Amino acid sequence: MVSKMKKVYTTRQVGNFCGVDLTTVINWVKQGKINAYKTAGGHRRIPRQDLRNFMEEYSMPIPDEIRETEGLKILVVDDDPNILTLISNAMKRSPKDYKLATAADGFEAGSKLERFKPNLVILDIRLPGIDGYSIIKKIRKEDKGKKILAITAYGDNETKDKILAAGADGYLAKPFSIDEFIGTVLDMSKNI
Amino acid sequence: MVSKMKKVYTTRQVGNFCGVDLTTVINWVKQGKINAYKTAGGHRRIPRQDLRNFMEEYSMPIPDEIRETEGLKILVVDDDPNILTLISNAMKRSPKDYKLATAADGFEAGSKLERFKPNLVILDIRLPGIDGYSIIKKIRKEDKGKKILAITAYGDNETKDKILAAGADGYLAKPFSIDEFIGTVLDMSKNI
DNA sequence: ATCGACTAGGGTAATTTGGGGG
DNA sequence: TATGTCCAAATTACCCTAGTCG
Repeated sequence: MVSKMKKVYTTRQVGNFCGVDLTTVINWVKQGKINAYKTAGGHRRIPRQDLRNFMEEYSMPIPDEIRETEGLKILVVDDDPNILTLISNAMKRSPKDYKLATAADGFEAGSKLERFKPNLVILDIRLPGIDGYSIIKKIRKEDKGKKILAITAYGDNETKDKILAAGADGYLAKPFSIDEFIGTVLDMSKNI
Repeated sequence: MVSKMKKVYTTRQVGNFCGVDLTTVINWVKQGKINAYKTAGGHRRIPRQDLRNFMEEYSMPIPDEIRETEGLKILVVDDDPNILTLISNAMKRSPKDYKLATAADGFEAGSKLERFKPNLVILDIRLPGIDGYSIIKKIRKEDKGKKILAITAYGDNETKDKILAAGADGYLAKPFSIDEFIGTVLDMSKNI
């Protein structure tokens, strides 16, 4: 079933969402703060994803209409089958409806990120042959709305700082309990 | 072969792509801003290439569906900048029209494979942290139409066999000449 | 019979510019 | 003062509707 939801918005609609006048939205566009394109007649159009990125960046409350309402979609990037089963078992106990996909290496991670379009990415920061930090940065650069939860075997402060600096929304240090995990996931996905 | 047919769009479809009403699209056509032809019954049809030109001219975001070209699209997966420049220089001497994208690690490879949708993938079989054979297998499993050219530093028979067994359409052992490279690429892309 | 593109027109809304108040 | 935002006015791009036709 194809959603009939509107994909692009006019300046006035964006103004209403943000609580400002439409001319102010035009200024934001001119200053490059929010991405937009123009119709052949010169009217501005703001794609929903760009609006979302903008509102996310400026910490505005995001109305349901703007948010993709396809529900929680989790992509787990890890090559440890124990972690994968642990997570899928844990999520069965979660009260939220969700969809789950997994990726065992960098190639799959990049591929499924595009195909599955998750809104929560859980990734092991130290996968063999993968630079987890750079993946976080790349995801964050593309999409400010995606939540990123990093899993690390090392709970030291330096690692934590690097994770957050790269753009992750949170982290879990191994080993962690199922309750901890569910709590963190629910917390991160509460706006999804 | 799953090659896409040349496609044309109706005014409503173009309107959806551009975020405007179909009557506005009709106005654009009347003003000559976008090229279209009419059916015998007077209905407007906009060929994909014309739509593309129009959207490019007005800096509109172009959806994948319209961006897809029928020409040669090459994705080079390698982290060695020398190889990358060598390949892009070599392709400049190629008689064929083509588009080129590069990926330096597994994550980018997976991501660009989905976004760029190449019909020829050239990949270094021994990238650090990447199992080239498994990538070949995954590409082949998803899409039997894509051509895969493996590049290897080891020209021994065992390596060659493994490459072909994984599903690649050919290989080149380093070092290779530009002429060799062009010849191989042209041979592989002759049906594209 | 249904679906979708067409025309024509009046109504709505986005544009630019300039100016005022916080 | 400098800045970001709002407001007003004129212009025009765009939307919507009804009825026709493919």
